[in-house]
Amino acid sequence: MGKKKLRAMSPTETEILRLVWQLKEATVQEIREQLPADRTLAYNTVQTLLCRLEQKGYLKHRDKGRAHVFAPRVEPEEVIKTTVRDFLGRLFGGDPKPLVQFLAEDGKIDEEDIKRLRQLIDKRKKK
Amino acid sequence: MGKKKLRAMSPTETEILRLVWQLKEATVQEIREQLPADRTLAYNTVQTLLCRLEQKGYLKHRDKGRAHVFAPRVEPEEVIKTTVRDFLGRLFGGDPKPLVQFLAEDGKIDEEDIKRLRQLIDKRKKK
DNA sequence: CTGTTACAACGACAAATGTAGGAGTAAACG
DNA sequence: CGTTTACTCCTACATTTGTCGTTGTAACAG
Repeated sequence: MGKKKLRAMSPTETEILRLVWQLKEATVQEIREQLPADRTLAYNTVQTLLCRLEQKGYLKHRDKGRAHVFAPRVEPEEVIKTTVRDFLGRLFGGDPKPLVQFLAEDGKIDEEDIKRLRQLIDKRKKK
Repeated sequence: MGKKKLRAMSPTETEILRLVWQLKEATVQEIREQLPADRTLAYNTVQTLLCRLEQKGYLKHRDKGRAHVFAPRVEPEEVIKTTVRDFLGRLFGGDPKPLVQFLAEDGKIDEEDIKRLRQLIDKRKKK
């Protein structure tokens, strides 16, 4: 399987890639529209970002009429794994506990989440 | 209280700041020694990073003999909060659930953690 | 057909980032 | 003392990043 070595993404590129995942596939315009209200980027800026993402291997595109339709070339899971690990390494020396704890303290995790977590873990143990 | 607007840190700077927190205070050398084995940076490189962190307001330093001793000027919690939020925003559009789920699936969270989480949450609710 | 739109292609550019060399200097060694 | 050490300070520099402007062109409105 593809153990392809992808060049690292910049923060803004990450932001854009996420939107492409969300839309499955998208043109420059569509990405622009999908940007959060407090985040404006010129058409050209988005275009540049998408191109760079393609050069780095995260996206591919096909033509549809005069427009380019960009689509992911990598699974979110794949990218998320390395990105999160990287993040964990930098900010917490690789130990996830402080992160989880922070999420809980910050009210980002609720009972629901915990229930689902327990299930996940149980399932993992069974296997 | 200090709602000081700190300039953003680069990834490598984050890495270094974490080490300073860990050591409470440290000289360039001490930071270098604290670097993971697979991560070598020249003395000067570490120095530059520490200086930039100081310029950005994350560190201060005092002199001890001929050496500079750097120390944090910000609480980890403070920085972690904004950094995690930022990260969450970029990679998950701000929704922490996928992150938690990933951590669980990736085996980063175990029963212990869940127990502690539940306690945390219960406590939060009581308040 | 002609002016107006939408896009892509290409180029540009300042700032941030990662990484380090070299000069200068005070302290420690012999 | 003269030399080696151990640091700091200043400088540098190739890349990457964030952000666009300009130009050319195909499609569409009239």
